[in-house]
Amino acid sequence: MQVIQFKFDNERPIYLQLVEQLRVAIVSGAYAAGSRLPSVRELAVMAKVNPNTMQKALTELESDRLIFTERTNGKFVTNDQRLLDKIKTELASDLVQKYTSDMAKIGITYADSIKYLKQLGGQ
Amino acid sequence: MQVIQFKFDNERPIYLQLVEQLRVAIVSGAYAAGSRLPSVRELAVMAKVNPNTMQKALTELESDRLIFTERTNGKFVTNDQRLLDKIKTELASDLVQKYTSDMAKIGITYADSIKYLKQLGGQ
Amino acid sequence: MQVIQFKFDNERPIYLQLVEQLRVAIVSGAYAAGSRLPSVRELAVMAKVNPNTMQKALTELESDRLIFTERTNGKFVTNDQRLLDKIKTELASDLVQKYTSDMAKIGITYADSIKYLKQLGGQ
Amino acid sequence: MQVIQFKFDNERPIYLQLVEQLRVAIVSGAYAAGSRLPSVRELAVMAKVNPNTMQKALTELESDRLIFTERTNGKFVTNDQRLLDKIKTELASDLVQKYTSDMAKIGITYADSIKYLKQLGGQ
DNA sequence: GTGGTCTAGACCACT
DNA sequence: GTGGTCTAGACCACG
Repeated sequence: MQVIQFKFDNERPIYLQLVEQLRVAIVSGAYAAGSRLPSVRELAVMAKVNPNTMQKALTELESDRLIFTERTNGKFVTNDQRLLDKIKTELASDLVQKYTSDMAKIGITYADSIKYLKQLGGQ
Repeated sequence: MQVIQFKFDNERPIYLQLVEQLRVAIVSGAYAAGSRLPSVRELAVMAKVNPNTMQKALTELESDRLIFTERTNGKFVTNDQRLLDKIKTELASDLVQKYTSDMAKIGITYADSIKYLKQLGGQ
Repeated sequence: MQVIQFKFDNERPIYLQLVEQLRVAIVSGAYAAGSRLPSVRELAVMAKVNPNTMQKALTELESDRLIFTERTNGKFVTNDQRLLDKIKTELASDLVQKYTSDMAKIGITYADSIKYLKQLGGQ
Repeated sequence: MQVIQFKFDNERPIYLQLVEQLRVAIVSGAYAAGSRLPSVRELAVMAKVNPNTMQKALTELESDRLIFTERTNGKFVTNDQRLLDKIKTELASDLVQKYTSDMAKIGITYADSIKYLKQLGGQ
């Protein structure tokens, strides 16, 4: 069973942070396409949250079709690779936005933010 | 007087978060090189923190030479453009680290993180 | 032997629900006019109810003349086609009432409920 | 405050039945477009369910955009008349399906189900 | 064992 | 007062 380290801040609802972190785990392949997730109760223990809170997060992911449920059997990561790629691109887009936005805040243009990435990232 | 929006989370000491946000304000030019900062009390009001907390943050910035104090006259942003550039580069480096690290978490390589930046940032 | 799927809710007496579902089976021709019904015990097994409960339902149908008993031989569906048609019309009337009533609940007039039936039913 | 009579069976989750009945109330205009709904707590009292259960139902309706929330002010029916019409047509379609399906069960064709509606509905 | 539902009760931020 | 979140604990169906 793939164990994940969950971390939370007190700013936003825990269940939303669970959604985000689970989404990353799925998109990154830590929970592979088609594989069975740990049970709701196990995930709740890992994250040190109430099972209901974890359930709420998983319901969100299911409404996005990222996971699906087999009754009495467990929850599984989708097999829809196109969906996984789509979500991955969305997450990447969010990170790019955050990066360019934060760079802009310290007065670095988009063009320069590319230069910095090429220079500093090579360390 | 240049007004800044301060925001905090409850995870880390407030004064450290003040240091970070003031550093960004200085490096970005919101508080220009050589200009006079608002008074400690004014800054404390802006940030809705105790003046002592703001004082501690400013002391921290002063020990980095980012600001200096003129007795009875106030605190000023450094005129040392090389220092400002150095700090700016450090901050940029942190953001690059964060960006590549987050991209890696969702399974995107350094090389691809450059491609994404070029593609998505151009939107 | 014609097998029927019985389904119950816990709101109303089981025997009444049996009556309804058997009446439908007869009127629809699933149990044809003049044909022999499965034995009470067989019907009870199908419906997963106590034979006494099934017996009570059949007595009800018999008082409506929809079925009749041949001593030692079993129970048979009536041959009275006019009666079958009458019951069928009654059931149809109930369904019409339910349909128009439900449509009214969502704010659709009788006239419009006809239009909807013509439009949507043609799908 | 518009009071609604809620009724439940034990077959399906209460929150889903709440969703259905609230949807009908909205589409029918019992809760008019743009109007404020009773508070979650009031609705919970009306339906004799736990506030959390009502909250869950309302969350479903909100994800369908049928209602929206104004923080600290309450929940409101959407103003999107096109959406309301769309949902209304969906509900009508379901009722048509149910009607024709039930009529078919008692051996009445689609064409005859129209005749019955015209004859019997005129009562 | 699995997921799903429901209740009771608490606490929060916001106005 | 409003909606929203979270926990604890219980019970259910399913296999």
